[in-house]
Amino acid sequence: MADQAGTAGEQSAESLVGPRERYRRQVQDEVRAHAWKQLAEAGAAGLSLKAIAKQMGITAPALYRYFASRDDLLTELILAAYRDLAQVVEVAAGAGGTPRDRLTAIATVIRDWARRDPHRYLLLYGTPVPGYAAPAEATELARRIFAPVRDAFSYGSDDQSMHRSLTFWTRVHGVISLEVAGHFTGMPFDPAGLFAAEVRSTLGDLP
Amino acid sequence: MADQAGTAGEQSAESLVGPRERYRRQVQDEVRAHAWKQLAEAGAAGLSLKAIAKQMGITAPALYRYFASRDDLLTELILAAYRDLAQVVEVAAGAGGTPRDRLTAIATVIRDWARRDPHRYLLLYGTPVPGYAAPAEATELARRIFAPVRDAFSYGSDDQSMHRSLTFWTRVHGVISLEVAGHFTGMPFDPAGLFAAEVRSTLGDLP
DNA sequence: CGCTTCCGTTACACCGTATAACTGAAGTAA
DNA sequence: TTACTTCAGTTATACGGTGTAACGGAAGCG
Repeated sequence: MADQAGTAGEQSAESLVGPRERYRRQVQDEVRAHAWKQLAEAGAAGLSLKAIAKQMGITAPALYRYFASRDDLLTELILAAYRDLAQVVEVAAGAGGTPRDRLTAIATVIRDWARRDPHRYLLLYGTPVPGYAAPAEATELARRIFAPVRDAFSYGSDDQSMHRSLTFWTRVHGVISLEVAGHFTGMPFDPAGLFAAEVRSTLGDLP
Repeated sequence: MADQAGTAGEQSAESLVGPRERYRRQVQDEVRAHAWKQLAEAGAAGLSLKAIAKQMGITAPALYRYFASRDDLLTELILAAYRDLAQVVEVAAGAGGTPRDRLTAIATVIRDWARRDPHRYLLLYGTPVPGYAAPAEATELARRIFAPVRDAFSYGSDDQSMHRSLTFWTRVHGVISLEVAGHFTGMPFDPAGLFAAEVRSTLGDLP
């Protein structure tokens, strides 16, 4: 029993935690690091507990002391990705300026974030994994990422803000997803220019 | 030797082909049918030769008489999907009318095609499969699907036709991909309306 | 110092791709 | 009809993946 935290109530801080729990977190972090590497290189399908174990010099069943299942680990990574993107978007939106400035900043950081690790973006907004069901927290985080966009479009008394926000979102995603999925490779044009033009045209008459 | 076709030169027609080849094609078609079913239900990751063999009442190694590998079968399905979409788009574009009419028709049939079998759409334009490399014919077919869009935008002497075509494409894909990937589920709005509005606004001043 | 916790091991079951070698039935030609 | 050839489908096997069960031992803890 008492799988989580030994004597003290579970503290997120590193202090006040025994050596056992400390070691445990260290191993978990190492697993996550290897997992991200695999994810970046081969996508969600390439995530293999056995391969991670091999890289860590232990056997595969040992990993089940740290993660209930492969799906469990994948869920953690997905949530971490959502949280990271949410933070990035919120920072961009929080920089202030006109709605136009904020939305341009949001679009820019999302594209940069996606290009930095294409598989991570596709993990969130690409083809859903076969039998995987997103936890409630995922949709909540997706909403949180979307919120700054809605806010920026909610200037004045505009009943169209939801519609304009969704349009902004689908257009941004349209360019980014095709770009990171490699569907533009070999075509003689600049995705960055297309993206910038698309953002500009979508913002239109925005102040 | 002479793996393909027995005595006569390989004819695509069913006649003039021996009973062996006839049976062979029949089995291949049955495999493809089961494969499509699996693909529609669980996506590319759910495609299993072993499962198909089981459903057909034979053992898995027997299938290797008909397809060199799982990837080989998957490639066939992808190319078939491209061909099907190309045909659908060409029919829509060939119905004539103004460029506006044609592009509206193209957008509509693509969305319908995607919604009819979401995994098939994502197979072409979603997250690329791990180690899979698209054959040359795939990119050629992708170009063929895109061509009618370019044609419709190439009225008058418009140097922006390529840019407008790409914008059309990314916007159509933006809405469709999020829709078929289920990222709109639970949100209180109508994807069809968003799509129609997006197409309308993208066509803008088109004649 | 002794007890308990828990990490990592091996062994195993199951699913998946893929190859090798064998069997036998069907087609083919003398 | 008979003899030969082709080829579908089988079993056995290797390999990689997830996941469970049972065991050993080292570390933490009172």
